[in-house]
Amino acid sequence: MTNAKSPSERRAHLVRLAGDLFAEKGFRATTVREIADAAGILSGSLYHHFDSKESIGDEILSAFLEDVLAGYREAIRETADPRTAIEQIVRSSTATLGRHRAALTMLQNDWNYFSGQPRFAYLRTAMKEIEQTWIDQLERGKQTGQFRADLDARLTYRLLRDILWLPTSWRPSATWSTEQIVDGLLRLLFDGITVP
Amino acid sequence: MTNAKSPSERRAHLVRLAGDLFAEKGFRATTVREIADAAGILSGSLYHHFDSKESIGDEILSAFLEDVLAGYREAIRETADPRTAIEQIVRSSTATLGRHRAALTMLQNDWNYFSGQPRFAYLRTAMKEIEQTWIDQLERGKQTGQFRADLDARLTYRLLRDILWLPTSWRPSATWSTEQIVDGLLRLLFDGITVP
Amino acid sequence: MTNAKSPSERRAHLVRLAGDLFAEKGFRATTVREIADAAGILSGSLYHHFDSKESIGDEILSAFLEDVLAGYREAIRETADPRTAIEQIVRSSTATLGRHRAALTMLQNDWNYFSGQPRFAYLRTAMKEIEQTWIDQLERGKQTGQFRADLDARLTYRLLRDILWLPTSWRPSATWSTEQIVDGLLRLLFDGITVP
Amino acid sequence: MTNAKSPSERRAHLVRLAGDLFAEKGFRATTVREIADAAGILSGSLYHHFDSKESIGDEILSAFLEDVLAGYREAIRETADPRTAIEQIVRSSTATLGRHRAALTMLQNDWNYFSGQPRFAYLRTAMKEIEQTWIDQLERGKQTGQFRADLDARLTYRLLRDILWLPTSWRPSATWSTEQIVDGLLRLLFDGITVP
DNA sequence: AATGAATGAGTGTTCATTCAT
DNA sequence: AATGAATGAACACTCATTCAT
Repeated sequence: MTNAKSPSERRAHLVRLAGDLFAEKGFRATTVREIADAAGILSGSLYHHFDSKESIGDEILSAFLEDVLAGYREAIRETADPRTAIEQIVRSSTATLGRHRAALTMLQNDWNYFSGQPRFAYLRTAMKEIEQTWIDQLERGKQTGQFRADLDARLTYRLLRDILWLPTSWRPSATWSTEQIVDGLLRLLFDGITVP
Repeated sequence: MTNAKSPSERRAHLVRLAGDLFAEKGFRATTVREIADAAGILSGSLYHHFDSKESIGDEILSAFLEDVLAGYREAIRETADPRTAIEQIVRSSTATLGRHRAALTMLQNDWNYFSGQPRFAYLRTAMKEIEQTWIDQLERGKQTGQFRADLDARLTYRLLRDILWLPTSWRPSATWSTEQIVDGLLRLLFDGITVP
Repeated sequence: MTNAKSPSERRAHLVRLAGDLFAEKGFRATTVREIADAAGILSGSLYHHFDSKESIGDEILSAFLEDVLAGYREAIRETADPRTAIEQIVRSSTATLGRHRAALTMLQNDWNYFSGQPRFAYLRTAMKEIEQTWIDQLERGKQTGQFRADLDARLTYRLLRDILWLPTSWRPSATWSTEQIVDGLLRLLFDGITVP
Repeated sequence: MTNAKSPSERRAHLVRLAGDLFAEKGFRATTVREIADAAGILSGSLYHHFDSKESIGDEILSAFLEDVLAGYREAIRETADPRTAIEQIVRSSTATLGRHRAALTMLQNDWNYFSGQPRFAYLRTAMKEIEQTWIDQLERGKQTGQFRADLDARLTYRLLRDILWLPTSWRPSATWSTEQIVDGLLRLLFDGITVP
């Protein structure tokens, strides 16, 4: 009668519903009642599947960061050329971010909230690895003579990172395809806007 | 011991205190009790000076945007050269953003919240003017041959804007002076990271 | 010990409790905490059943007016004789008002508050229908020669209406039965106090 | 420079302003801030003239009841004829009520609030005297054969009293003059609406 | 006679969470 | 797996009142 799904499928479905709402209005601004409404159940019933709202957030966020880091690690493992590595990082980020739109907006809207809690300590850890990867590649590029010698790697990273995390940018639209966005970004990053 | 201040000074002081808290933890995440605590008064007493929490936010946000727009308008009024105009915009933004750190984090954390309310309609208006200014200058630069002809002005703006609005970047630190940050950014913007 | 009731019974019970308090001290003067106390729960728990204090008032008031208007409509549908119609209106009002004591005091104490809100616009609408019904019957009685020709229908209605809405009068007491009250009122209305 | 008024004039002016607001929105629903605003001063400054909001209400209410009772006493002192006495009571009430519109609405909206407080005990006392006066005259009229013998004096009073206290009725309008209202009421009271 | 700042108790409301059924 | 009812702490806000200046 009811199309019986496996328990974990039901659970995954709820996480996805919650993620959509988190993406739309932020983690804190989304109430468990809204999540439950979207699922067609009562708010209390959610606690049969999760022991807290934060545990839903945890699930979304940790899956996202594992995915991101996997992309970064693969990018630097596959190639010795820093320019190619950075290009690969950017391209892998595009794909990853497209898959985890909810996680991204959650981090942007409520970074302070999450990063302050012990439970989400892995957020800071992951961000450090991401930063270090960028700095490493930028420094190596300076040594190979591919990147400008006067580049401050850390400063450049800070200036660049957020461009990568703009959720709107990463949603292919009627105006720009994903490819166009990535190419535009890489062109900007490597060559700037000035005619040489 | 009580240093008598002018009537409006007290009010301005409270706005500053509130702004610091908003910057630190977001507008919504900051309670009026926390603001009152910071001022050493009771929460209800705040309403002697403001008629709502939102009106404090309004004061901070509108002051910020007026300041930003003034900088943009002056930048394009003073010069006909698009490259110089953009450089001027970036430099004025640096100064403005340094003066309005609270407003910036408020917008980043709670953009959805504010932009959805009629009271804050001016936020969207201002953002449109900012976007248009960037696109205008980028297009003009393409026509003068200063910028690459294949530049998608709108896409480039979207990619660039947020780099300008990173509050962390704009706080001069022990590591980087404001000058260094601006120069690094302009270098990146105009020339990219690659050795020509 | 807990007598299991149907879901909506609980809700109806709360409405009744709230109505008693509203009748006793007025709608505005009654706090949601008092209602909750009367129900033996916490104030916040009321919001599981209602989405606002006003929605409780709405429920009470609209039920009352529907009942009143039903009585009026039936009275004028059943009879063509204006004197009988008015007598029927008075008798039906007696019954209705006895069933809705809370609504009546709410309207008397907080008419200004309610009638000013769009949500309660139906209050004014209903009052207009009530007034029109009275005026119609009084005018018809003048034409049939049953009522004095010099009667100002509108003025008479205004003078009469509130006599019908006195909650104290409509509570049968040790002193007077409901029948006595209605008869007294009708006698007064039709014949005055003077010996003919 | 400033047109200096006597202290008591200023005070009386404030009482009048407050009374207007009380009449418009009820005693409890009117805030001291609103009174102060109407007077062009700050709310705290009112406490230079009155020691509480209730003391303003007290002033208005006690003046009203003294006036009402004076009218009643004079009416029964001047004449031995109960019908004339009642007519005189009604006529004097009209005048009095016109002069104390604020007091009347205050009593109607917030009777429960006032009558429950020891400070306003005189309200109940005065109402008792009013009731007794009506009953006395009605009984005497029955004995003289002027009023119907089957009249329940107490019930009739209850049914009549509120008709006298309708503030809207007592404000002469474009539609009805004060005279018309009084005459209409007396006609209704003595003769009813039926053609003899 | 008035200001400007503050108090403190209270208001309606929200929301993550719990739990017996 | 879900319901329906409730909790309890917090929230933004109100308002009569006080008081030093």
